[in-house]
Amino acid sequence: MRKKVKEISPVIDEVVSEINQIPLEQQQKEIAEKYPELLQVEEKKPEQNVLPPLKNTEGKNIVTRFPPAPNGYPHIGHAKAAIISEEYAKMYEGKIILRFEDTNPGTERLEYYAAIKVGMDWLGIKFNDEQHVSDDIPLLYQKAEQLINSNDAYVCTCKQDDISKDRREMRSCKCTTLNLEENQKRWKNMFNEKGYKEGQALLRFRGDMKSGNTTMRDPALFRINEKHHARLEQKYKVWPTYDFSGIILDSLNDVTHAMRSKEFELRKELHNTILQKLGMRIPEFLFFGRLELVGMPVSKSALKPLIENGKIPWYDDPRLPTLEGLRRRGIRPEAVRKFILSLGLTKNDTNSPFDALESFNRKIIDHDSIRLNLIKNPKKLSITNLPTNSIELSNHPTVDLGKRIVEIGENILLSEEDMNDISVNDEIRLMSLGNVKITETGSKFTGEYIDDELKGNVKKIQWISEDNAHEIKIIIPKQLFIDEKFNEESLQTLKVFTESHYLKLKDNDEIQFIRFGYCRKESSHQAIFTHK
RNA sequence: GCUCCUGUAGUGUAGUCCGGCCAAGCAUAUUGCCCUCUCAAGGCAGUGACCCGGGUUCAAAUCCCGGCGGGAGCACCA
Repeated sequence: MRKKVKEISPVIDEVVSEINQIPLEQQQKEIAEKYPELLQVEEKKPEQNVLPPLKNTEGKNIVTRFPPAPNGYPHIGHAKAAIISEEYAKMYEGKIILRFEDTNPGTERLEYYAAIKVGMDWLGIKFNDEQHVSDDIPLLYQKAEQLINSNDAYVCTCKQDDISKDRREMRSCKCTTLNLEENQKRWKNMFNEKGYKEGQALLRFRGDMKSGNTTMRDPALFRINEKHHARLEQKYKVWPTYDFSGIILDSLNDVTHAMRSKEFELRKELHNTILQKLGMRIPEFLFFGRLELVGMPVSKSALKPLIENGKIPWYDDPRLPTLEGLRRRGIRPEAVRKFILSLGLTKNDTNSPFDALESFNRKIIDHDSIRLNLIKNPKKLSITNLPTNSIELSNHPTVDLGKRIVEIGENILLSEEDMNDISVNDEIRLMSLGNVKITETGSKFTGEYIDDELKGNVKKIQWISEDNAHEIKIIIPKQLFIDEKFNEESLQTLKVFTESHYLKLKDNDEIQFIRFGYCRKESSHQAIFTHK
């Protein structure tokens, strides 16, 4: 069709001009009679934000899981994995398990287990079960022995560098040729207090050293780690790796659909093979891309140095995409959920600007954020002829959030930026109060009350009575990194005046300072700027 | 280097498996208008995209081949 455009277009022109000669009314009538379906206004497609259906769900009780390693504070990336898993569990009326993957003593801390639970709680995720891999170690030993006995695993005592080199060069080491008895002996020796030390032996899966998939090249299943474990202290010496424990527990706990980020995708083949060798059930795997926010890294390698050299006080800093950071900033968990669902289950790595989250959040907080006036760099204005000394202000323009009464004293405070270009005889509107004609400018302004009539061309500005002013500090988080570089100006503070009504609000309340932006009250003297 | 994944408007995505209803949907950003005693929320409208090159086909965002870009794995981390 497209190739023949040149031939067709004269014909089209002819038909169109023919139709155009028919009066519009008649055209409409004719269409209504002959093709009424054309006049139906197409319904706007609703916003989706629904995850695609899962495969292979027939006749199954769907079980998903969220498997964090308790080795750091939870962030937006954890939220993605957890929320997607929970949404699927809900979609199929199934279950979701929280499983702490704590099999690397020395990296885990009780504090992290707690922080993850607090974060999940904040997100509103309810788990049907909570497990620790560290509670299932004996079971994992059993499975390991099964693999040893079937000659699908062997104990390797090569040096780490040699193993690495062999894997790269697709070469088996001499430990692979050991017989069953020798392997069993070595395995026992891994547990023996006087046996192998850390780094001297590991149980490897017999995969395929020639495989193009590097994870198949005889990966480690168990290694010796004598460090103190956060929960179990010195209870075990031999610990499983993720490649082994994760998949065994998924299978054993009836996980039907296991979701993980894309970096684990190569391991699917390995995990399937291990389960096959053990004759165990294989779950479905789903993979999704990493989630990052522009200029807000989540990796420990990016964050740790900043904390160590004091550029950021702690992981709850409102510039960070940690769950605690987001919470302090005033981001609502519902906004995080909507945001994450809006990203879908793509395998693309997403690097979303904070604006996207912000927009979801604004819609949520707007209707319960009371409006207060805020003044930066105050300028005094005294007004003559004011007809009243107190006024009732509405807490929200469209939602009933109550009203407050404000006393008006001798002086009114106005923001310098609003008064910069004001000269004598100019008229300004003090919002809700009335129109004032300026009679004197300079370091102090004076003015005369005119009337209360709303006039389109008069500048409307917010104000605070000096007697009613309360000074607070606002912390303004900005983008942490700009073009891979730490933004030295990423945290700004502003001393401002707001109404004393601020003191009556609860901590954590969200406020919209008029013509300034949304802030979360942190204390009677400090608020954090959420977003505009 | 090898292997795998991925590439749709400024940004984030839907659609890709099973080619036509996609001259491409939604959100966000942006512009304009309406509403409004906020530069909020809400309503309406506009701008704006299938990485490139071949091929298959009546028909390709969708299938095939080849480039190029981005990410990941090659840990005794998860």
